[in-house]
Amino acid sequence: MGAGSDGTVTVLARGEGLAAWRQIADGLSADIEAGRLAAGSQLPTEAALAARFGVNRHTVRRALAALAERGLVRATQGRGTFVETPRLAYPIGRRTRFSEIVSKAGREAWGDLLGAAAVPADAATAEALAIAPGSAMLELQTIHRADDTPLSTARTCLPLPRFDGFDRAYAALGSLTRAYAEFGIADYTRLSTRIGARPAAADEAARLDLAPGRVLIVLTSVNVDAAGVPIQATRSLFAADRVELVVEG
Amino acid sequence: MGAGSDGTVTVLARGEGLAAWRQIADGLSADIEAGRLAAGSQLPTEAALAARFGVNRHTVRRALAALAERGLVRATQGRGTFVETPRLAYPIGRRTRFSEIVSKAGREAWGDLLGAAAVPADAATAEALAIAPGSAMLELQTIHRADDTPLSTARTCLPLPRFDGFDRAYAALGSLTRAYAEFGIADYTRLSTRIGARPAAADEAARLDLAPGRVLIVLTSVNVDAAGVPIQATRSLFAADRVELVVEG
DNA sequence: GCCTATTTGTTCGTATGTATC
DNA sequence: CGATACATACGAACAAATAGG
Repeated sequence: MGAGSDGTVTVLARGEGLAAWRQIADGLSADIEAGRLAAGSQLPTEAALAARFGVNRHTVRRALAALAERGLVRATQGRGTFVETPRLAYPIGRRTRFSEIVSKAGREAWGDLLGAAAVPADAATAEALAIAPGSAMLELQTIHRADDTPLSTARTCLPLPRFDGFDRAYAALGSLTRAYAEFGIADYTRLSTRIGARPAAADEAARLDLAPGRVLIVLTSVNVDAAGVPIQATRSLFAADRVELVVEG
Repeated sequence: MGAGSDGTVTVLARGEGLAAWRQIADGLSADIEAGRLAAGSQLPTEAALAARFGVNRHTVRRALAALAERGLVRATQGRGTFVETPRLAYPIGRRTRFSEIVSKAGREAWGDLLGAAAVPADAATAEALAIAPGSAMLELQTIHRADDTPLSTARTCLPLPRFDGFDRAYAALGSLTRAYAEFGIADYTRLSTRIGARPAAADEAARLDLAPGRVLIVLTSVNVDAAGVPIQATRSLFAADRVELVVEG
């Protein structure tokens, strides 16, 4: 659609059943996907875009709203509208390691422990972990970032006599894989995975630095050790704007 | 936890470190999972629950918020709070057949053809199908229901000289598997799968009989025939309120 | 169309117990 | 020990959406 910062007016097809805002959105979206508008860069102001396309600023706003809904751009009052970084491809399968995935994408990974507590197991988690309902388990709240951008937050439950002190190991090492190594578990695999999606609650949005109501991908999974014994039940919440799951064949 | 519509007060354990709202949430959640509160049925009003448990309405609201966050109930202002129907578990893996999945869940499956057209392949789809960009492909718009409730809508692209007339076969048979059989393809497998999520646009919401802005799971996949040749590239949009994807091990 | 009753959603204020510094 | 912060719980009132007449 061209850079068009030289005062030229990009002509739209008017009166042919294609709404102006949709043409503008499609054009900008193509610019983003083709890399003509770089990730992280600032879009021209709404006023500038309105001038370029010869439309009212309201029409530009409608187009930008459509892009924001698709997660392509993010607008901040007083600052401007910026191109979102492309979604990180997050492979899920029998062997998934957050730290490996992110570093392979050339970003730095870190998991922060938000909180940990010993709690009685609810029915669903108890069944997943193959323990008696009500028996003790360790519940961890974590958040996972790539280059300081939060990608996901998770609630992880581990059976308790076995993993007493796991929270301290995790807090120090910042990675499940490394914390498991401290407990003598060199390898573990994913037993089951379920995927859903829903809007973020206010507190979840705050944790992930998202606008409230933005979409979360909910990934519920159970991991087992080499002997097939369940060692963790996790519910991860991914910011759908920043992550795309890839199922390994 | 008992039906308790007879004016009796269900006693909670107070002052023992277990928050009242959590006890209420756990009790209702158990009632739902045990079927004592049927899917689709209306919960007692907040005021009634507050009376039953002998707590303030705020405490009940806190418990209901926890259930809503887990997707167990949905509250609508002015109507009431209702038990959500469980989401259909939709397995994805190398061999996924919509018709088989739904009938196994005891529901009747049907796919309707909304439209079909021969179009030149865009760059992304051409790469997925391993054909030259711009060469002809058949684009199908379909919608998939279980017991008349729309679960997903899909855009499926097939390479064209090979699958000329596929749209008529699909319209008559209502199933990809059966239509492929007409073209001599007895077996096919999934090559790649990517999963994202975003709010539904107005037209997508209308097709799926959803409120606009409700969440969609976007599943992009490529299927290959027994020889490993790509035979279809599909982008499916699932109503996240009605479906949960299950990754097969 | 209007009106009313019902029900959830939101926002004040107040008080109490429980950690933590 | 006090001071502080936080979660929990209660009370009252009003706003907003829905359903039925």
